[in-house]
Amino acid sequence: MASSHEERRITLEDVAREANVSTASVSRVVNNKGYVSEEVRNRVMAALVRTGYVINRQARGLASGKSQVIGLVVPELETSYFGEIIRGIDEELVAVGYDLMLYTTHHRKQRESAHVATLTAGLADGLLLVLPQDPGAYLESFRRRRFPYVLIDHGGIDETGPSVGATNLQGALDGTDYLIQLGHRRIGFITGKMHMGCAVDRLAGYRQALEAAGIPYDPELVLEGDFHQPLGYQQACRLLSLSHRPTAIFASNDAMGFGVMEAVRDSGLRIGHDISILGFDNVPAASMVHPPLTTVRQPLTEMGRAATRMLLQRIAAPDTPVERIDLPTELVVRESCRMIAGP
Amino acid sequence: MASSHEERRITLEDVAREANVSTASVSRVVNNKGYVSEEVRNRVMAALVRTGYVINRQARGLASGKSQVIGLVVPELETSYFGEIIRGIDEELVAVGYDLMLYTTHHRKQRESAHVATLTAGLADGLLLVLPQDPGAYLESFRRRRFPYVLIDHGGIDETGPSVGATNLQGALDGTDYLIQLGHRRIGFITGKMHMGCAVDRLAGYRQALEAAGIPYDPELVLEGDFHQPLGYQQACRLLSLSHRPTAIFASNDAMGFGVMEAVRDSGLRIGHDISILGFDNVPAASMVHPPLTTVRQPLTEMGRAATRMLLQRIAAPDTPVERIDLPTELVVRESCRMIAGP
DNA sequence: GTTACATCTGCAAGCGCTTACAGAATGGAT
DNA sequence: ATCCATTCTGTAAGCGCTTGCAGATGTAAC
Repeated sequence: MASSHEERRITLEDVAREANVSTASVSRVVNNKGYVSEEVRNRVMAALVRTGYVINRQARGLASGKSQVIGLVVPELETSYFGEIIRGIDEELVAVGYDLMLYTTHHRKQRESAHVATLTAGLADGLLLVLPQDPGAYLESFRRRRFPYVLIDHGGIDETGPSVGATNLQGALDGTDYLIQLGHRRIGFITGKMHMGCAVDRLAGYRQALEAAGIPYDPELVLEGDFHQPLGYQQACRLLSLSHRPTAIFASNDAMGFGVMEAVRDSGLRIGHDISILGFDNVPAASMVHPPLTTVRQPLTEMGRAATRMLLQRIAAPDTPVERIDLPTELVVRESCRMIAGP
Repeated sequence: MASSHEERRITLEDVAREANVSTASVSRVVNNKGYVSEEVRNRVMAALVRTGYVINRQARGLASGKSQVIGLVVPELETSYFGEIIRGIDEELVAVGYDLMLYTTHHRKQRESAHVATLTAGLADGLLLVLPQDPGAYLESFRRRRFPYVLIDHGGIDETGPSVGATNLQGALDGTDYLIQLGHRRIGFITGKMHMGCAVDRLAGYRQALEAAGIPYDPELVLEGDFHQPLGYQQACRLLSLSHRPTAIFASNDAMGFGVMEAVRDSGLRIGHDISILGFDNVPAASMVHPPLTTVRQPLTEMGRAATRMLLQRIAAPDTPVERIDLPTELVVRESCRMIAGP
């Protein structure tokens, strides 16, 4: 037995009737656009309050062609990496009254494309793509339809679209350089997933720093990782078992850095004293582990903010010239790296 | 100069024309409901593919009164706590083709209410509220309008609505009991924000365990925290400086537990050996710190999943009897707690 | 008193879809 | 041959909003 008081939705028409004006006028008041006399405005305002009207965004979206929603496509949410980016996005969006539609692809390309399709078909006014996996599939279509989008941490995948990233190469260069300053000459390096631009850039930074310091590149010291802790642990074990083992290990992200710490500890060596460890990202946990992990900070929240501002700008004016921003990384010195012990 | 090839959206009508049928038939094929002959179905399918039609969700939502969107309101995204819950939600939602609208309140009640208002006015078919701050403001209205919702980690705030939580009391009881088994009698306790139900429950669990073991409750050992690391650190310092200091400290969540670890280390004591430390939540970082933190796991992903299933059920049948589920917590023994050292 | 212009208001036509409803066609059962 | 049930298809009326347009009014300039 349904309750007798099934409340009907309050529509613009109800408000119009209540205020004794047309729906057009109510709409003008609600959106604060177009000519409305002081008198009518007051009557409508009162009616709005009295009826408790709440706009139906779907209807407005359909009628106006603008949804005030932006879509966000991320590969996952497990790491705080994404949480921090989203925080930046959210901060900007709230300020302008946009809403956020969240899609997680779990690294499956097909889902990425499917999500992108519905989103761009009227659901969202613009798209933010974090770490896109398969952008080729739709970027061309965006451009053709002039659909606003911005890539975050694109990693050089799309060379022509608007994007926000970090100075991964410079960050890795700075980090490696720091280790060199501390006297290290044999520096192990664990890469990220090499199909991702940021992983490639970080490796490049490492190599450039070595080269600049005149240290020969030793392929034995560079192992491929996947940005996850377990593989960081394994690869660190391999590095530690080298006959001429490294005195420092640079992990391409913090998660793998934690794996390295574990491996070093398991092998009976002291972190910092015997082996220096450097991470990348500066996730919150980096300051919680012991010893606190020295790392290269990536300004994730700022990246989210910058990308959102860029997107909003492009929604307002789709012909804004394409911008590509790389925000600066920053070395965060903690306690996992030390001057190399005497020879 | 706008490009000359501004592509127009493909609508149902375009497909209908292409397939030489009415829009009604196309709609029936697209939604796979109602009678359609094999022949028409094939023609439409072909036209669908040929035109590259993508449905406009706004229009469908407006026409059908169902948006296939569920709204998620969370206080923040900084901690992985929320990421894990969202993961569970996402898993369930993908399976049924629903989309997720994400709202972050940043702990501001007013924003919570505002978001809730738009969401329930046609934008979403149902709402998931995580750690709601001010549910009184709208729960009554939901019930009146029979709008589907489910609370996650409600903490006893809404005693009558559908909800999913964890056995916080039992978890804290188990944790405390474990410490008692290890021989600890003076157990410090740092609470969460006491206006939150889960914080209250955890404290209650602590007290019950003491009582059951016949250990008198010492208010000196119980300090109020806020679920964040810095205050965890401070309160731990206070506990450590007590004339008769505790041999174990139970922090109401892992973040504060990390603060406690820091404080213990700073005071020159050894974690585990001199002071046992117990956390709550089992966030990923708990296994990364050193020594790995013993903690009470909260099944966050499962909670997200359970809540979503419950919500979908209520959307399908709003009169489903109200369910209230508390998923079991589980003690995760690592290395931060040890048998008490000899007297 | 015209004219020109800005201000105001309502009418009504959509936006792209769903879904009664009605009518047509088909196939038994009688 | 008649009837009914079932399957199929199209017509058209919305869903709740925005917005172009036209008409009405007010005001300043001539």
